[in-house]
Amino acid sequence: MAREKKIHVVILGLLNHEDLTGYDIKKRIDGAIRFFWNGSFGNIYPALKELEEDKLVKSSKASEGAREKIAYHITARGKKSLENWLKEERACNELRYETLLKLFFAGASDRETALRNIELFEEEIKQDLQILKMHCKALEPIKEEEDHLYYYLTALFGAETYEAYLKWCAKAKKMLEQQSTVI
Amino acid sequence: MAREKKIHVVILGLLNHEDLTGYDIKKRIDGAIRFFWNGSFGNIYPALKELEEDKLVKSSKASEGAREKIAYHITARGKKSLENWLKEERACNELRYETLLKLFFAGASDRETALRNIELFEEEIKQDLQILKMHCKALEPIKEEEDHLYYYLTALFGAETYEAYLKWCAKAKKMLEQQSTVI
DNA sequence: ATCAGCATGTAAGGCGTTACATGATTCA
DNA sequence: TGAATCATGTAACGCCTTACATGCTGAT
Repeated sequence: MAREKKIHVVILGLLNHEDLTGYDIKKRIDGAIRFFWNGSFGNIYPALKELEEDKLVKSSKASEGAREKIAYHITARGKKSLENWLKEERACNELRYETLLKLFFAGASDRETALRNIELFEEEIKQDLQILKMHCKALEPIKEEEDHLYYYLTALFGAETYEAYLKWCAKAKKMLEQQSTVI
Repeated sequence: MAREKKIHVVILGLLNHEDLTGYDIKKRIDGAIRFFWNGSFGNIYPALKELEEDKLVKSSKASEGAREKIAYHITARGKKSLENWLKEERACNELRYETLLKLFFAGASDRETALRNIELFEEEIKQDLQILKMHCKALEPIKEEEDHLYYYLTALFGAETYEAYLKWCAKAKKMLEQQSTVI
């Protein structure tokens, strides 16, 4: 496990379920995973090469006609590496919300600006919450497939925290509006 | 506004309130701000130099005896730059939770591992929640100072979302335990 | 025909972290 | 006197994003 880029485990996790091309991997990440992890072509393709060098995945030409297409398959070594990561008892959980930074320093401008920034945040969250709720609904019949439960729980995490965000937005707006009429 | 490192606005925001040394800035960030933004000496000190080159801050030797100490003061240009950033109608809000990644791919290992990872997350959140609640309490009398309200709202954001996390943890653990006895 | 989407990749740069290097001061 | 904390900084590296470069395919 010389290399420990986080994108490596994302790829291994996806390949553990099914064979995929780099392009497919990007699409999967842009689907449900994007709410808690990102990936770009610029790091997926190099990562796939590194994983193959380390024999954690194996490529096979799956070209259709003249269009080149490379599907990747996880190896036994790759599965072991994935499991080792899962069993590591530490996780790096990071949140970087520029909106909160702007709120923290809002004293450098006026109340309207602070309010506006909260409203912008609220709109974004509302939209994403709809998507997350759809994910939840789609995954709710969880009895059949093992993995479904896990997918459902991550979507539920998103939906519930986003709902908490919205409640906070309402409260924050109220407080800012009250204060601005009082002063 | 040629350079747009995010640490720049953090520094400007802090200096807008009071003059500080690089070391002080680090301490401030490690206090309340760390819940939504990070900073390290390795990027604070170079950033201060860049900000001074751009005339957004001004340094002054504030050494006590032989110990060197450089305090920074925000300039009018710096204040304007900070305000421009606050008024920009876009914000980059990013969440990267390795715990969720592990849960999403938990199918590659066993239920106990999935449960364990949730428990570890829960413990961490519980500890931080206590700190956030203390911040909230300390900031609650918000009438006097303008900035207090903003500090309070960011702490409240943290406290409320962390409480939502804990509720989700309880629910997720229950579901995982139920399923493992059924199967 | 042309445009969106499929498909793979490279190059440059941004932004950050960690570890290292140095030395003063304060307190037990 | 030794450890913790104050205080500033550099170097190396990690990891990711953005932009670029290329070409095929399917639908309108």
